[in-house]
Amino acid sequence: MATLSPRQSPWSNREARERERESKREAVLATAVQFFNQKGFHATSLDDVATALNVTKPTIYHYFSNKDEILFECVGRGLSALREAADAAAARGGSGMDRLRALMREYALVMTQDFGICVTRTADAELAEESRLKFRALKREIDETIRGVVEDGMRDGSIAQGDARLMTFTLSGSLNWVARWYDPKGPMSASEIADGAVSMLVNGLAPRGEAV
Amino acid sequence: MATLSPRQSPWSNREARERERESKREAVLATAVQFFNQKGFHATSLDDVATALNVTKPTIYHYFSNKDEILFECVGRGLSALREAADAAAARGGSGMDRLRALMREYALVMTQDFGICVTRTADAELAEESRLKFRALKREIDETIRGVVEDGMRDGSIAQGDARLMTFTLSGSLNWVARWYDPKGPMSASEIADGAVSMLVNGLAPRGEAV
DNA sequence: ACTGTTGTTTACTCGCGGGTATATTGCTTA
DNA sequence: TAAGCAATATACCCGCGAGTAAACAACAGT
Repeated sequence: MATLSPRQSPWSNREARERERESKREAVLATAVQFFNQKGFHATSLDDVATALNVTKPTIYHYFSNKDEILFECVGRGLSALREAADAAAARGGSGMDRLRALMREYALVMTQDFGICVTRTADAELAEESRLKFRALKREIDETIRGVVEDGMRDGSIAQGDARLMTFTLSGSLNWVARWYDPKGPMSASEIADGAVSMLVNGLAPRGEAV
Repeated sequence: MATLSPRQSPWSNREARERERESKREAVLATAVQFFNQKGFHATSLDDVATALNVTKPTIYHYFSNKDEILFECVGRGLSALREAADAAAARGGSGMDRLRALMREYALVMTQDFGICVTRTADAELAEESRLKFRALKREIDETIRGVVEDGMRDGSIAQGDARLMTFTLSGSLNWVARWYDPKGPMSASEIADGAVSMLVNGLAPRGEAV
């Protein structure tokens, strides 16, 4: 029989503190990823990030053990978003092409967001050995999911025959590249870009109706 | 009347020295670009480059005034190659689509070479202010050439109607991405990759013969 | 042979930035 | 009210790497 907590609260103070800690951690990541995307990882100092958050560097080290961990959590969040997009699309119904379309659209949308952009901007040489291996493995998994959908589409006839590996690289190149040129203040919304890129990749540059 | 040079040579020693100097400069760039592509610009020290060339750092400073200049000359060489590919294709005969096909193929091939790879791998934040502006301007010029060909093709009916800007970004994304995954020891030759990527971009993922 | 120039070295400076040791404040819990 | 922990700060350390000063070697031209 525990003594009653002084404050009437559905959560203990301990849980509240943990949530607080978690939200501060997120704030560090959110700030850091913007610096990384804008100035690059190496050109960003933790003093930059700390200053932007109105704290000092040791505070950041209270939440993260080193700079590499911060970068890895940033790309990790981006990869999770991509992974969810890929898995959700792969698992839904419809032809291979239907699923690939959905996948590409969601993928492109992630590429307009900070953590998604970070995935593409981060060269794996920037990560420490251990993180680098994980990073590569996660990217490969996503690629394999995409390739699987492409292969399904080739089997059911909804996608043109060809080298699935090359096709996957080619389409993911277009989508990843969105992270390099998308500008929230530009003329196209993220959604327009996603739809436009998907339709170009699906239909090709050649006008439909002509054999090529 | 100049006294005769001691050695019978079609070139003066002076010219020979200048050629020598030029070839050493190239050797520095060739070595540096490989480090940059493999480890990233910031992670590469000039000591790395010097050691690989069996010289010491000050020797490099005898040929270049700083690290930024080296990077800029590397991307400059890549951009020149891309520019030549784009200009040659834009100037030749044939429909917009014919020219775009040729352009994309050459562009992809450059992306399998060290200096081309460096263009894609280099985030412009890594360059110093002045070089960065030139870098951006050069990239934009190439983009505009490509977009011009795309627009020609839309006008003459050989390329499907659409947003030329978005199309250009989408196709150049695929081609730039080659620099990220191409492996000389991989299963496909540069030429096969170029042809394959072009044909996928031209024909689209959807099988031809079906309206979409 | 003498002088200047080119190429290269050894040995250095110096600042930046990742990371830490330690103190301080304040809240929590007994 | 004492003990302990969480959160933050101040004040450091230290290594790495860009860039330099100065000497030296080799050679060219006179």
